[in-house]
Amino acid sequence: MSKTLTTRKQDYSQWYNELILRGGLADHSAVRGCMVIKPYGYALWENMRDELDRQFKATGHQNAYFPLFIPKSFLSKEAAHVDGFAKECAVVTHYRLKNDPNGKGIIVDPEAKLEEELIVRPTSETIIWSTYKNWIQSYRDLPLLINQWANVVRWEMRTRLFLRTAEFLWQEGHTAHASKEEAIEETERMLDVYANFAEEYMALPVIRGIKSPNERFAGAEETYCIEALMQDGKALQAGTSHFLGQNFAKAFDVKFSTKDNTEEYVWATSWGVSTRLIGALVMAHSDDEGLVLPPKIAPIQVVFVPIYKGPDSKPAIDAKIKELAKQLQAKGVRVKMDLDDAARPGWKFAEYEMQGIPVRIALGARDMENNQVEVARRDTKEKQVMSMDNLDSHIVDLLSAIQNNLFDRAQQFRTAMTTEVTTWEEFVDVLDNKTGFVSAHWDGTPETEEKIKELTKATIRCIPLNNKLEAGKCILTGNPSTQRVLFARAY
RNA sequence: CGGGGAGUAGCGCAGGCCGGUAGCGCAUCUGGUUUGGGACCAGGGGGUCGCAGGUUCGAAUCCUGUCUCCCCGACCA
Repeated sequence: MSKTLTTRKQDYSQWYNELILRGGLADHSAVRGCMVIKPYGYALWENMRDELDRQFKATGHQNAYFPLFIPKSFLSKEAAHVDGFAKECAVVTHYRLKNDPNGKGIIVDPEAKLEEELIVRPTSETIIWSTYKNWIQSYRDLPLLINQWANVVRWEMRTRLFLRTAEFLWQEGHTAHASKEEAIEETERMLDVYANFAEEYMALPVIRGIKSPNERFAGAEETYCIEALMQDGKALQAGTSHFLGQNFAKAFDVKFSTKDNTEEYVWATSWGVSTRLIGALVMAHSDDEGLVLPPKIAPIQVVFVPIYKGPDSKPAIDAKIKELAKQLQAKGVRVKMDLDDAARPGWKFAEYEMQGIPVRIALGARDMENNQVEVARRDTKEKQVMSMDNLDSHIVDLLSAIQNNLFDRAQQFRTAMTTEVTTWEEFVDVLDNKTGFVSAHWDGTPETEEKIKELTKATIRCIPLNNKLEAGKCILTGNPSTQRVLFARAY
């Protein structure tokens, strides 16, 4: 194996793939399009999951669990929904295997055919709303605020680790409300939770916006999203929150009695983020030496690397490292000590850089004499010598500085990579050469968006929330427009 | 699903056209010397050549099928 990664400049896709594998986040599996999330990658996901879960509960949601399988008939109850997902569903048709009568292993027992085929959930709106029908009778049962952590399956043609896999982990919130206003408020609230999580914990600046009709979730009235920009100038949808109107309530006949005893359909939302966030994280911050993880969600925040000199130096150095590590752990810092004397320091340095551990602390005989350590930060690769006195609080401050720096760096990049254009020539030129977000006027029709996509492969990523209204002419048709929207090529 | 490339030791690859004892580097194991940016010396272990068929006295090599990965398109979070 080569010592270095393919660089971003050489081949961005390959860089990404190598990084996931060599950073120890995931492996390919024996099943096409599916991945094995390795312990280090899963620890990262757990940190993200735990914080999101905390925020969901803080906003009044409860966790529940609904089945993996959905009766085929449920999926077709909402017309737009089935249209959106039909092409990528895994279907269970039988429930038993048997020995091949010809003696060649095992076969599906043709006599064990299901009466009604089951769909492996690509998302759970239908199974959940068929259940909500039984849970909701009165306005007193509302709002109903449920989330589930689950796996889903979408049979994608082309897959990439974390960014698009056939099976992925996610959470899906499904809420029911008495009024349209309340449902929209919920949709926006959860978008805010996502945006704050992305920015504060993942150090990933995001644009909050709404999707154009073309990009809307199948079955939604309105799809809100957070959009992030990757280092190669492509956009990535990092989370979505949908106002579902009364579409699913009508499809599954979920009505409630109001205070004045009238009967009305329930208003719905759904919202989700997935393990795709890990892909976003990797592509937003990492460099040609490996992963760069934001301290707040990094599985390991600080790694100690001893530098032994002579056979007798180990006990004293190890003892000092354990002492310093204990102080850090007391402040809530996640610490690893690599006291293996078989591997050399240089090898460890490179390895922990590959894994994106935010801070590395090296400690050798020289440091012991001077009561100091060498502290290296992953984000800037700067090294500084620090006193062992009060090291814990200095490291806590440093972790916070790294977190902020990652966010600022990503935000500056995004600002620099967001371009306003007025002519079609500029539009195409920016997409081809500069890349990034392109802010341009659009006449608001799905036909124009479709045409632009055909011509340039760029899509409308979103119409930013609180967008400035400004009269202009559509980039393609020249028709009048009231506001700019964000275009980009996207993952 | 279409077009292109690939699958040989844990990893990276050579061999294949022209069938005849399966190789190299890294990693690993043992012993020793080492340790401030991917250590060195010596010795050792590890493979049904992706899988399944076929041709042949004999297949990593030729033929057919199949699975997986990568790149490019169509689809998508």
